Amino acid sequence: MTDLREQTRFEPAEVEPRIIDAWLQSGLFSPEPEGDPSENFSIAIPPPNVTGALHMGHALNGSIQDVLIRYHRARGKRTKWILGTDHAGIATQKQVEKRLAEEGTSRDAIGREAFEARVWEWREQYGGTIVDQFQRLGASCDYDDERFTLDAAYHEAVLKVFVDLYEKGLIYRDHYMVNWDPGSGSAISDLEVEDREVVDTLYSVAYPLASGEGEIVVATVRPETMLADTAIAVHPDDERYAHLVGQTAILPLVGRELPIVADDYVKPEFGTGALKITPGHDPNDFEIGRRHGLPEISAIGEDGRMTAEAGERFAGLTVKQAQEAVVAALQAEGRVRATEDYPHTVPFSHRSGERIEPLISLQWFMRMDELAKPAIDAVEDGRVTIHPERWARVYVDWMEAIRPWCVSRQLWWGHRLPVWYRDEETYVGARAPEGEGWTQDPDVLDTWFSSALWPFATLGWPHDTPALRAFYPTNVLSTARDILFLWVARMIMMGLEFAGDVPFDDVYIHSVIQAPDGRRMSKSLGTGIDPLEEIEEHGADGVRFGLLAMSSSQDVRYSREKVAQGEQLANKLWNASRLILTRIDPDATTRFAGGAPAARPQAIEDRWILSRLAAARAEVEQRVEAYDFSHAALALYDFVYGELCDWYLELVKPRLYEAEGEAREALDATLLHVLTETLMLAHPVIPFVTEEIWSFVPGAEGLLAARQAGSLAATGTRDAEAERALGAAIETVTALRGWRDGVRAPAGARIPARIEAAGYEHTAEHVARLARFELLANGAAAGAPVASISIPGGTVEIHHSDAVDLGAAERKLAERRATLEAEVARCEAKLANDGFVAKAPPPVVAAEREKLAQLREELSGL
RNA sequence: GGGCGGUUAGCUCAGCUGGUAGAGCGCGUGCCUUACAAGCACGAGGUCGCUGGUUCGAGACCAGCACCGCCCACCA
Repeated sequence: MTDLREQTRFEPAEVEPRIIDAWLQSGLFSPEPEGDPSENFSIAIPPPNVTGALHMGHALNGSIQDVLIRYHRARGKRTKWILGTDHAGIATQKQVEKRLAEEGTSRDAIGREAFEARVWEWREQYGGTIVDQFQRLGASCDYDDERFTLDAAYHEAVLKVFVDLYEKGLIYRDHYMVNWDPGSGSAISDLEVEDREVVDTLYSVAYPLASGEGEIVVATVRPETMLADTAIAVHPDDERYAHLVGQTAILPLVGRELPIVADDYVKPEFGTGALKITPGHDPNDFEIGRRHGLPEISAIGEDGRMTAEAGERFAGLTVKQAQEAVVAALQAEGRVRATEDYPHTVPFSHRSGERIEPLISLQWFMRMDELAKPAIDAVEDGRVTIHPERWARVYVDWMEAIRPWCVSRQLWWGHRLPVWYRDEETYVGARAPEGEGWTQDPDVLDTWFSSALWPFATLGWPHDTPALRAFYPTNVLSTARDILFLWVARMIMMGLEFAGDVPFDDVYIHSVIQAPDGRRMSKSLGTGIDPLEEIEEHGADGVRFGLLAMSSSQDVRYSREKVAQGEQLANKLWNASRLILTRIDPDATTRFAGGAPAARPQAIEDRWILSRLAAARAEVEQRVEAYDFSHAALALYDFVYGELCDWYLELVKPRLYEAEGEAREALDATLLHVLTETLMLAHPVIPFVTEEIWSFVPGAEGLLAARQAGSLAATGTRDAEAERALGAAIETVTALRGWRDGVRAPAGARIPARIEAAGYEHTAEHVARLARFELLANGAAAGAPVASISIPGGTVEIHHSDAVDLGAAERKLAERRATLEAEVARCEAKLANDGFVAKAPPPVVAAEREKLAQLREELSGL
């Protein structure tokens, strides 16, 4: 106990590592795969990139998921928080390539096999970083059963899905327009492209007509792509060009004849109303080209250089060089009619940050429409519930317009396509085909392809494992909205298609935490705040509480104040516990086996705190279940600060210091009961300080994290009478303190007073002590009171004392009178309004009348 | 171009189905009261973005406007 007496401040840095060890060694986080989802509770963590380090988003999401896990664990569920990391194709490959570059070599130089070995090596060395960081947060993941999206078993699942989808005809290979990312040297999906504003030059270029009579002027920001033009398009209703449709123009520099076609896509009002068509390098032109059966020419290669098709003059040049050369050549021929700065948005790679080069490439695609249908139904019929609800609409809208997904990536790190070629043959299967001469497709799958299987591939699918039976479907998927399409939607589609059920019942979309100045938190902007540094400074409990308290249904700015608030809460609870634990009778404590004796309320305040505890518990439970973590955390704070510490502990202090015998035992039992229940209530949010306090609770056995909460009924129900009596006492104390302060009474002075009100039988002594008044005995005459203070149920009469500055008291009285008169006037005006009396609901009118009566009574009392 | 959020105290945010506003931090004043001075008590501080409308009554409902942010989208 000496520790407790001296440790006036909770020390997270000293406590947290010990607690983490105790939790990990308990095996509490690693449930046996038993039972079924109805009796279990599971969450699959959004697998962080192996290359990752804990950022604020992880910290928030980790806190949220851990609250859910600990909450349900305490309610008797077998809980599993499925942990693992994502192999993150591009990100990881880049990390290792960077290292190779530092060593003066490259992946091409060492070859594919050696490169893959290097990545695995890298992963061995650094891949555990983020997992360790989740432990620092206190996240109760199943660390003994960690997954990696490239594990052999996981790979099996990926191959099976690919092959099945191929056999169902949903996966196919095609020459199609893709987003080529020159930065990673790979195609990427539509979802990995982001639009950015740039200022390009818009060139107006004149193409002569083949007839030799006149020309047609087109506008373009990418003159170099003209080398691959195969047509010119105008709007069918555009009278200026109607006579030209069907004719041909001559492509400058190249000499190719371009048919002039009519297509609705063309906006007559834009530029000249004539559009050059480059099916090989523009997604729109590609569509138009296919509509009109135009040839597709690739003038830009996957290496970012002009191909032979661009013509001898330009082949081999980079795109930028080619643009300059083409413009120069056009100018030399006098073809450029105009140039202007043209701001517009163009696609960039989300991964590499480089400008996307749209080009036609031979890739593997996945048709999504068939899979989307049941996934839309699942959300619309409520098998999957998205919170907040508005995201369901966003999800459905996107799913209804879903397009094929380019799943092949020209990388080395990832799940290599289970596809083999021999001459004109293609073989798709989990194992290499029999026979000689087959070569495997060098591409790997989009990382999100494997992530889409996460909730069931981690549990052993495609095998029928106990883990799968116990924990699938998972209960909740918590994530930020940025991967709603990229990941969440695809998990629902894959889960329904392959695991036979939705992957989770609820999706919770949490806030994005912005920098305190409202900008995005990002490393490159220097706006990031490192959660680990915050944990070091404020403790994991403080950070968890702060993140939960600041979270919301919308984006929020990072609030250091909320973290500080959490830190204070942990400290407050620590000190309140010290008060209790150092004051209870040490001899009696041996009787508290199990650490949570039933409450034995004796005084009204005992009944009150039990009632308030029940209320707080109901509030927190309801908030957690509604994914309203902010209000859950703040309700907890309000209970601990505003009720337990500010009032209850102050109210019991006299007994705490003095009670003996039977009264002592009853009080100690009640205190330990309240403390234990409070620790249980707070534990999901601030697990470290509560676990640490628990270790000092006499009779406490095992870990708090392993303890199950009693039912609400057993914990107690509301006690209306106690709440009324104490509520009135609290109001009275507050009113009296305010009055004292107003008359500048010295803090230590005890002022004589008499309570002239009903309902204070059990609280009068408390009121007097907490407000520092001396209660006059009934009938003891003390002359006329110097002041009268309105309290619930009556008044308090203040009698003369040297401590009271009568002048100040008089001013205070005048102020109060003025306030009352104003309020009476307001009330009277309202009640004089016929409309109000006639149309407002009767209870509202009655309440107003009651209020007026009270105000008048108080006023007359003054 | 379409859609979704937001605009409330100096700062960051709460305010459910409409009955004249709350928290934390900050600020002011007073207290070393035997759990906590990184504490306690008390207090000051908002015409709830603007304009209309509905209503007896609007921060809350409706319409329009103005900013700020995000998502989706094929205008060269």
